Amino acid sequence: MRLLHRSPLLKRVASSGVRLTRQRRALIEALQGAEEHVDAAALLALARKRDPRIDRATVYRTLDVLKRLRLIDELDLMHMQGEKHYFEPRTVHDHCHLACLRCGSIVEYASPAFEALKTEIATENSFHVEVIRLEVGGVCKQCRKAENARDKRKAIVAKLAI
Amino acid sequence: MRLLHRSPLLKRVASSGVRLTRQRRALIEALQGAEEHVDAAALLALARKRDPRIDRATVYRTLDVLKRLRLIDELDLMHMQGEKHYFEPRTVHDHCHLACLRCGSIVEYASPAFEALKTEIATENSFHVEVIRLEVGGVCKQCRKAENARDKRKAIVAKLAI
DNA sequence: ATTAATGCAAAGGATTTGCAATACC
DNA sequence: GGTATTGCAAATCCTTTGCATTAAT
Repeated sequence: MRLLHRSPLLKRVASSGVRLTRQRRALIEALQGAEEHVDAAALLALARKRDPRIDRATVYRTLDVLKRLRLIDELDLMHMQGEKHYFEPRTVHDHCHLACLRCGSIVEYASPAFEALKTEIATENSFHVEVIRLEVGGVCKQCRKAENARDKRKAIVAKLAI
Repeated sequence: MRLLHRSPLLKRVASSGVRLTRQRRALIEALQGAEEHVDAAALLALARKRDPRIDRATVYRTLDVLKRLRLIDELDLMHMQGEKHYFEPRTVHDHCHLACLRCGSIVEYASPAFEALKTEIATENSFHVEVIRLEVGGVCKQCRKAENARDKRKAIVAKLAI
């Protein structure tokens, strides 16, 4: 996540017309400083480390503002834990999220093919794309390795048991 | 939606090991007969037309079973109305959903490029894809036309006002 | 006959809202 | 100073759960 280019939000919010309040500052900085994708509750906790006087409602309202300004993206990450939504600052290039249904890890993946598909979708359907979200659920490299190893052990045991 | 190939669910459920109850039958038939994407509440309403004695809890439990059997896909449709989830029987080819943020219409779009991207994602990341969801929010053809027409009218009025 | 599946009613979790108080520009 | 924004608390929406009962295989 940290590897993808993300532009600083504060100035863009400031120049957007909405007021840059103490709370919004803390929330935006918390969002940009986050090591992983955060949901509303997690973001609130992070922001409160910077400024304790923030209410839950403000989090949702701020996320809504940022969404409308197209400065953040909203994700579901295949609803791996409950029905939360996750957020991240927008990146220069759209990317997809690979959510491992075994271990819960998230891998971000950007490719020219994705950008090309986006263009194709727009032209083929005369559709003006504002937001695009590609989420994938499956089994990550590490978990596949682990499962393969386990299967192999089982096969050997089975063979010995004959 | 009706144009994409979808396979009949009933037999596949029957042969899966789970019990094919009166309620599940009604829910599955309702889901397959639906003219558009349905959320849990809408599905319940449709199913009750076939058999009134179905409870909300059964809807959620059945959707969960169908999901786990990989017979249906879950969508968010960019959360256009609340936080509902929408469902549809799985199709042979994965497809994306273009949700118009103006009029709420949904267009389904399948393309070889999408299938190719799916393969690329899997190989490039050594990731085993189980579910994939590509959702797009924006402005549909009709709404773009309408907006263009409106803009043009405005431009003419502005010119006259000089 | 077993045991999965259901209905009911209540709980749960995430998000939203009304309104008076506050603080940004 | 005027108005957007906030905190608080209650409400709303969607979904899940415990448990006694029913029905599929």
